[in-house]
Amino acid sequence: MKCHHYPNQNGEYELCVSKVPIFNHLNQEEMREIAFLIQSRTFKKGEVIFSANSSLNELFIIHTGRVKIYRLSDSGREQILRILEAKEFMGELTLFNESLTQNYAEATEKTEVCVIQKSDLQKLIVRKPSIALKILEEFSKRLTNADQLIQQLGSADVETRIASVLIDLNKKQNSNIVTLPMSKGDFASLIGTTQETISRKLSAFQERGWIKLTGQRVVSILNIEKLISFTEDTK
Amino acid sequence: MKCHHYPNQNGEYELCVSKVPIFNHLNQEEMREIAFLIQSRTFKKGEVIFSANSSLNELFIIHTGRVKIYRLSDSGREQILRILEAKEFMGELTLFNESLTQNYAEATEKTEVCVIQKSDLQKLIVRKPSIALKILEEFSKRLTNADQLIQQLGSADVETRIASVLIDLNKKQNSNIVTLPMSKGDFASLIGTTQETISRKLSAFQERGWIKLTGQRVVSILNIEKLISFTEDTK
DNA sequence: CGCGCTATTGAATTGTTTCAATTTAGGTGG
DNA sequence: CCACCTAAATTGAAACAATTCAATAGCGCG
Repeated sequence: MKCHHYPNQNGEYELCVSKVPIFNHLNQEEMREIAFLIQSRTFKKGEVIFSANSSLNELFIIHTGRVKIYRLSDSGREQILRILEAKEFMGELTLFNESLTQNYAEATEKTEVCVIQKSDLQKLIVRKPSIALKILEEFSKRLTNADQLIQQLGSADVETRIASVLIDLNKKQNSNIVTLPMSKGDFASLIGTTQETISRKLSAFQERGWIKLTGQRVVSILNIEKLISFTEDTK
Repeated sequence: MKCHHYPNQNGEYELCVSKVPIFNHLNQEEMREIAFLIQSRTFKKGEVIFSANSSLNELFIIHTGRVKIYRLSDSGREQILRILEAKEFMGELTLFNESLTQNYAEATEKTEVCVIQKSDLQKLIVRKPSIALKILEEFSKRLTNADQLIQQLGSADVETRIASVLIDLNKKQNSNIVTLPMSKGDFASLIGTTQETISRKLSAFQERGWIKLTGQRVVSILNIEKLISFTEDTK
């Protein structure tokens, strides 16, 4: 893990602050001030950023890269809760909840994060309540996503869950050639199934001519309508 | 649905405001002011408070009773996301998210709610940012609960999920005689299984001597340690 | 006290997992 | 830039957990 303080010599210090939604609505002066409270850290693919049972004293904001947030069950099974990308933050739950986190965070690719101390952020929020509103917005979005995942895990079969993810990615990436933001193994962990089942179901979609698999993470969507109507079928 | 405005003749108007976490930290004067913005409504068991695809213009705070928040899949299957009880609120997601809600809310018993207009609440938050912090706390708790449910649904078998709920209730109600806060059917919908399976698994626990079923919603926990170690088993 | 909703139980069926054996992809280093 | 090597993905077959549908039993509300 590399680590350095903002600001650095070439004025890069505003990178995080000026780009992330929770701060970028502030004025120049305010952002400059926050930049001094921020540290930068870099994690390699596979490095753990924080673990369960730790009391986090900092909020991490992703600058570049990707992080998976997951839990481990007693049996050792990993359940991914969400994948975070640039501009999103993590470590927030212990900000408003005293307790220890139960989550793990691991970089799934080279990832640069900006770190701000919990105590510094708390002081900032008091002075600039608009920051709290931005966090509320993000929480709101996450809760909606979590609710959707709960619905999928609780009441859709694996094939439907996979189709739903493809449809979401198709919409989000606005392209028929979709790149999975994670390995198939992580994909499996996210939707509560196994790598093997994912493989089988994707092959089945391919055989039906709805998709075409290219490489490990690329899926060409040939017939989005079929995929959609599949998720809507009463089964 | 009954409906009346606060304040009523016998000074009951502060009931909701003075008790719920999002307002009760304010001073008397402020609470009195808020009380004038609040309406009371009563729902019978089974009544729908709001439905998917509606743009909610209000926040509902539960005064008495219980509400299930759920989604319906295209196939008509109901997935409960959470059960709300006194002092909790609902309709919050459209406060910070423009879009339509995808959730349903239904009273599972006679329920009294306090209603505040979204626009009124937004004005209040600007004047009293501490309200936003209370909402953040609640969101944080909900996100943690949602994460836990995701983990359970995604990586634990049904028996383990049921045992976990019993353990949680035992802790929350602080008694070995636990009352389910919902019907077994709703219990099934919450943990993503069927009534029949719940029945079978509870019977199995009873046969092993870990619990004793009394009536429809009462479970005596005879051996909490066995239940706990069961959830921790590598299976 | 009776009716209706809620829960139970049985048996067949299905979807998914598991474990093991291969195959493939794609990053790394020469 | 190619060959290699490892991590990732695929495929098969057996085993299993949970669902479904249907029929019965029982609680508890009015």
